Amino acid sequence: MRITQHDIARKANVSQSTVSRVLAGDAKVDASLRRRVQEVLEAENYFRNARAAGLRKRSSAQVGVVLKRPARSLEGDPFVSVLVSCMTEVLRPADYHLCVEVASSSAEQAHIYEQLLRSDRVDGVVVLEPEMRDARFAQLLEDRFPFVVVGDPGEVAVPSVDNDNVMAGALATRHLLEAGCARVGMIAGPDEVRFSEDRIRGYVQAMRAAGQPPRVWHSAFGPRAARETARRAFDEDAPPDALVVLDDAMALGAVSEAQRLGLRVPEDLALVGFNDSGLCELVEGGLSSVALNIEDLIRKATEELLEMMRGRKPIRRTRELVPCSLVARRSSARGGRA
Amino acid sequence: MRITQHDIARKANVSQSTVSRVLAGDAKVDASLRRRVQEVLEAENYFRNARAAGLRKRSSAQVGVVLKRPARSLEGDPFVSVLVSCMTEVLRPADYHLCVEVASSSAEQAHIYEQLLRSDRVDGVVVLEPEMRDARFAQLLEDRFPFVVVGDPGEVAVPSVDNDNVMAGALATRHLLEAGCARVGMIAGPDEVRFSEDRIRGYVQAMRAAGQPPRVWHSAFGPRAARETARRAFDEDAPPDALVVLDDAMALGAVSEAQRLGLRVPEDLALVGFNDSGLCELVEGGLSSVALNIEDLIRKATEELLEMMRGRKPIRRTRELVPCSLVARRSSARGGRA
DNA sequence: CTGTTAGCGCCTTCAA
DNA sequence: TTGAAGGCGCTAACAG
Repeated sequence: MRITQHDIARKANVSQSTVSRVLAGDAKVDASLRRRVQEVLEAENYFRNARAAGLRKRSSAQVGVVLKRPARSLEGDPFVSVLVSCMTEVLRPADYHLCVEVASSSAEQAHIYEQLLRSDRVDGVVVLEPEMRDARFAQLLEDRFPFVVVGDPGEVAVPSVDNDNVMAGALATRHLLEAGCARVGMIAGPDEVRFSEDRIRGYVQAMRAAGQPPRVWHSAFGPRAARETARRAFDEDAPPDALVVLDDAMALGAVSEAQRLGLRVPEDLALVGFNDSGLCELVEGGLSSVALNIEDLIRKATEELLEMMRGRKPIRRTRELVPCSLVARRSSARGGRA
Repeated sequence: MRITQHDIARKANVSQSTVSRVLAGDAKVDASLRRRVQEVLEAENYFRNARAAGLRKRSSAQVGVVLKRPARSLEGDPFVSVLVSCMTEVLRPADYHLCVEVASSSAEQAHIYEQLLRSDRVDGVVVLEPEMRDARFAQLLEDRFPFVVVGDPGEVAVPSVDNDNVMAGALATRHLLEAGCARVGMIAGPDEVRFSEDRIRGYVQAMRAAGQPPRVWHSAFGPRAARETARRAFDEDAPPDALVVLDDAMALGAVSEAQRLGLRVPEDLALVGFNDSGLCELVEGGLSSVALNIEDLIRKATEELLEMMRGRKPIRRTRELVPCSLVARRSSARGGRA
């Protein structure tokens, strides 16, 4: 049995409500009483029971986040680590805690959301990987439940924070053009994948602005698929001398294929990836990459959620784009305009 | 304001405790009453308030896990994703939830543990990255708080689940020996790192058993450091024709150095890494790797914790080793005994 | 079998 | 300023 305010009250010879007041920092408690109580609190190493306090205050001091894990692909996703770190980093000073759930299907996801909200286990949620006509939004809005979307929620009027993927695509492309590359191509992801499409838009914009014809190859995710795609690209009549590649892992696939063909990086092929992940180290001299500043994104989203939970901010359409930045390494060091 | 059992009771024209009984599946509720209540529950989409139930039952139906994030190294750690997935996978069917905390220093970590336990926010914890004389154990044991250590807790008598790193080292080594490699070396981690030392022991055992002299190079973590170390190894008089490398990322560093020197993999240099991570795909034909079956490990640990929380198992010394397995790919395909 | 009652530990009026 | 009392929503013992 844990120690309660009642126990403290007895030992300090005051009423339990006085103990509660001292803990709350109530200014109108007599100094001597306060000291007595605080000494006992210290001595007994008292911590307030979170559940009881929450029951009374009608709040859990917890926020939730629901990950989606397609089927059984447990392959360590580095994003989760960043998500958890950044969220707790913001939540902790505000005395909030993080409850993480994992859904393996859409049906389960829906149930988890419902349970999370209606059982009052959390005071707010961060919604990941929004889908086009996302059933979660209606439910959350109807319940007036505080939430923030990370990603692109589409047309619905909800609070969201996102990368600027268009800018990211343009940034990578301009960088290669400025390095003097003559035929900058892009290896993108599968069709209809939102962030891929956005980066393509940025790429195309930048190419058009430079008066160059864009050239995009679609590829499945992963380094292996990207290697195959790169092979197709190098097989063409006028193969690219630079590639913007959808992410770092895929860029490594392209590098590996280039090496197989005896192409030198960056002399024969310059590359820029996305995410600025640890993978960039795997290329000798480093892989240039667009840092999406996911950390900032998560922190922003969490801060906004906090504001909403505190009732200082209404739950309404809001769209913040976190700027990205280019980390130049050897893979794109072609040295000035050709 | 959320809907309560009281509301349900009124609408079904029964007492609130009957509602509670129906929810608890109490067999001795009359069938007609039960149906009436269940209809209302359904209609109102009732979910039990987790806090209130917990307060009464003296349990939170939550377990905690505290990650340690040294300073500001947010670099996405893929382990976190696996940890969270596997824990929730086991917890969910048991109706438990996961509360994740992140500590950036030892002091903060201690405080988080104390708060987590004493504020009764969770019913049990999974303890990661145990240290040699870990202050957490004493505290947890004294409070009779359910916990399981993932990793090697050393001499203290606590429940733990761990990889079999010795076996892992031996497995990798034997595999290379059986492939006909003549001089199998090992690139290990920094001194005194427990799992590295254990894998070295396995390596040495296997080499001795084969009548071969072991040769170990110590290296800092990361592919870059491993590349330097590999260079030193290749510089020796009788360079290794095969390497057991502490992890996949470091193995990639070695591969990259080998390629630079014109060595073919696996003909001139065979390799085996550890973790069977996604990085293995980055080597053409694949990097052979020892799968540590972290998923099993986490699931085992979580299951044991559940048992302890349910009071079906005491909190005492327990040490379970999860077996590992070798995933052979092209990087070690030397084709039978030479 | 069902309803009434008594808390779980805390916060917060309301009187004193 | 302090203490007594009520109630957050729920479970469980006790009557009936």
